[in-house]
Amino acid sequence: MKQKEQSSEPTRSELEILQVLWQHGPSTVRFVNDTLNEKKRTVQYTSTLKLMQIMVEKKLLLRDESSMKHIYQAAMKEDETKGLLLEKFVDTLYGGSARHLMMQLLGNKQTSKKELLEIKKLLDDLDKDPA
Amino acid sequence: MKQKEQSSEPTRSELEILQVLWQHGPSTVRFVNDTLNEKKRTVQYTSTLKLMQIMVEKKLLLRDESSMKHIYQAAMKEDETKGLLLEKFVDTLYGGSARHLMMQLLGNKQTSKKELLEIKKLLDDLDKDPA
DNA sequence: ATGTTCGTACGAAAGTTTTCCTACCTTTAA
DNA sequence: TTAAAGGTAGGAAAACTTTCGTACGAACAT
Repeated sequence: MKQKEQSSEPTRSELEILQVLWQHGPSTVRFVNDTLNEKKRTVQYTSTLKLMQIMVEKKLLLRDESSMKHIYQAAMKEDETKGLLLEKFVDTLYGGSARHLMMQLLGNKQTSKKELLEIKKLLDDLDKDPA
Repeated sequence: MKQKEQSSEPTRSELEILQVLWQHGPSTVRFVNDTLNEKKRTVQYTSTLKLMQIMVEKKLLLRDESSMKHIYQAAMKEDETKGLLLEKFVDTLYGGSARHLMMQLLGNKQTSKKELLEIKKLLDDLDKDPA
């Protein structure tokens, strides 16, 4: 069954494109494709084009067709999208518990002690200023 | 191009199976399938079987074939696998910064204040006891 | 002993995601 | 004015994931 009219979750490749657009703002396919080839992996121009066209259909991107070179931009804000993805991630892997995710992070060698201290400071600040 | 001989990342469905095995220990296909149908969604027995067979090929599961009813278990520990997935997630979405992920969590309405306090406590404990 | 139940193996199909080929149009430089 | 460069559109194929039908053997109850 096909999904319709819904702004669904971006796939892995779609996320790569979104990251470029979030970082650089509204861009042409050419620019996005060049950036991907620089920073990520080789991919044909028409592949990126096709994907971005699909993303417009999915309402993940907005397209300005007023000039010949169409200008694309992300339909949702970066934080909004990432927040949704994070929420789903926490639900799937940690039963929705941010604390459990945190504990995993603590046990992760990749998470430096310095970073953990910064996080703690962040939480302290939050305490003083109950938003 | 096919991947070979690598213990690759579990897919979404594979992860569901892993969760059952982590939670209940070594199990038969029948048990895993029943559990999925109870807790998740309807799926045919042979679908689960096929998936678990594939997971053995991918080295995601170990299989004891000594009895007629094969017994399957996760090849990697829960924390290990989830840690890898989390690391990749942080890399992909937050440029590898756990702090950025944390900030996202703070802005997330779904993360309760109570839970944030627990996290803070966790970090305090870590401070006192530098592992 | 025999039919029913329960197990594995395997191929194929369906769904999704990703890639790229081809066609064709517009702009630009010679 | 024509060839080259660069753009869009769209179909098809490839890769990956998921689902299930069919075949067939073993265990079990009658």
